[in-house]
Amino acid sequence: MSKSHLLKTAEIEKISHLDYFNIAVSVDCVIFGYDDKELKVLLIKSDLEEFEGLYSLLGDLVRPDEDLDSASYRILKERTGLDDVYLEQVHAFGETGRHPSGRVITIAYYSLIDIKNHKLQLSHNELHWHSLGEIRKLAFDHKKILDTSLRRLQEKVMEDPIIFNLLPEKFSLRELQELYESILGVELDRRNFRKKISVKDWLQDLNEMETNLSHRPGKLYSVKKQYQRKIQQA
Amino acid sequence: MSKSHLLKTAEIEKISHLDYFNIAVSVDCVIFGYDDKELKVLLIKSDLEEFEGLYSLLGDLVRPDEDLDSASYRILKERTGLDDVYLEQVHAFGETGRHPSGRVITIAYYSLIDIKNHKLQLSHNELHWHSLGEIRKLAFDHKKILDTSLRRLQEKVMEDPIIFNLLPEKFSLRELQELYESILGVELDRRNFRKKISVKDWLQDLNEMETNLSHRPGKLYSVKKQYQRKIQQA
DNA sequence: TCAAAAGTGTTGACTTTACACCCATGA
DNA sequence: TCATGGGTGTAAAGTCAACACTTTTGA
Repeated sequence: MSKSHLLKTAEIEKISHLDYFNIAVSVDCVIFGYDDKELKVLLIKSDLEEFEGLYSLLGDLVRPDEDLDSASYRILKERTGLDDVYLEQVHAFGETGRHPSGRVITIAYYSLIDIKNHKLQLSHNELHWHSLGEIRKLAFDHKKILDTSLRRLQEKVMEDPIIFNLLPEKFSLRELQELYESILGVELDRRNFRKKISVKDWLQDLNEMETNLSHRPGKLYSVKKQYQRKIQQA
Repeated sequence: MSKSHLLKTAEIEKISHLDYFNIAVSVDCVIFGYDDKELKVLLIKSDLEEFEGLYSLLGDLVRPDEDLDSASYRILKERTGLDDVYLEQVHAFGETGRHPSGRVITIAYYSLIDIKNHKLQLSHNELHWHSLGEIRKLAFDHKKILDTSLRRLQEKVMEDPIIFNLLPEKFSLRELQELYESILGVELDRRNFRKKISVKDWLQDLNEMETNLSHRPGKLYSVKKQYQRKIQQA
């Protein structure tokens, strides 16, 4: 292969079990959730000794007969039981040294799910929600993957109505604003925020109010039907 | 693997020559150039019979011991002789059916090069510059890759000083504006364009003028030194 | 009646757009 | 002197940021 060329049928057959296939492909999911006024990410304890005590993202090898997108859906389904989730590809991470056991290229996805309304089976396997602010170090290059994914989420969140995947069906403007603040890491002015959101016309006024509060209740909204589809194509 | 888990050393060994490595990884480069007031892309005639007569992007399999970024540099170097180029990863394309000969996941990069000032060795291998407007169909899913890459370039080009990689060292504001127009596919107002560019403070006034024109010559500029680094990290 | 958060408009600063005339050059 | 594009400013519209008071509720 000193003179490179495109992959041809004949070549595929020649090299089928040679070096070029000694690269494994995995998918890693940055699963974001929002609870207790904090943005969280779902992590599992790493089972590699090299990363003893560290957490890692949820990932798995891609099967030879499944699309990348399908692989990320499968991981989400297996890990959280959820199959109606927002998922978006972020980046491919493929440095030679990134996996201690061999050459593994990973395609990172991020996902947005509503922690509260879907009761996850997190008990078995050491799967837990971690506040973003508290994460210092992760196994593999997963901290870098997490940082890249968060940046992508920040870029996207004012453009497209994807944030609602992190909230229950009904929410108040205050809850929505607090969520934006957690994601963007800034404080927003209430009046300006409401104006900005109202211009986007994403929200359906439910004519309902919050209940069980020790102060004046706010109106409840949901995202309009046409923006509810969670599954989006790459 | 009915219950998924992370890759462990033991597992890597177990499955080493099994199905999980029957996925090949390639890199495809969308090499943009600018000439004759048109945005172009470097394509090669596909050598697969399935794609008889179609062109495809430049790509190659990733070697087990090279980073993804290095693979894309290698392809560019081998194909164009250039080793000081701007390259950015765009997206991973991995649908099961995308390659007729087997499972190949590809990581797409786009690259910006100055057609005029680097004389490429394009004679051998059927490598040619194609105007973007004229490309209807490409081999594999390369049309989709091209479209995605162009969209990314469009998003990036007003934010960061990367456009200068497409121009010779010295250029006039008119040339720069025409290039922006080709990339964005819109017409720009001359006065407003100049204001916008001047605010960004990317340009060095060379105190030189265009020559050999049949009309009033414009001033020549170059990009400021601090924005000249072409190689950027992911 | 108090505490807590809901709800709501205006002003000034800044940014963006639209638009037209004179100038320098070579043919 | 003509054709071609170079170079420049202003006004109006729109967007963004800062900011304070009244209302509703439960305790």
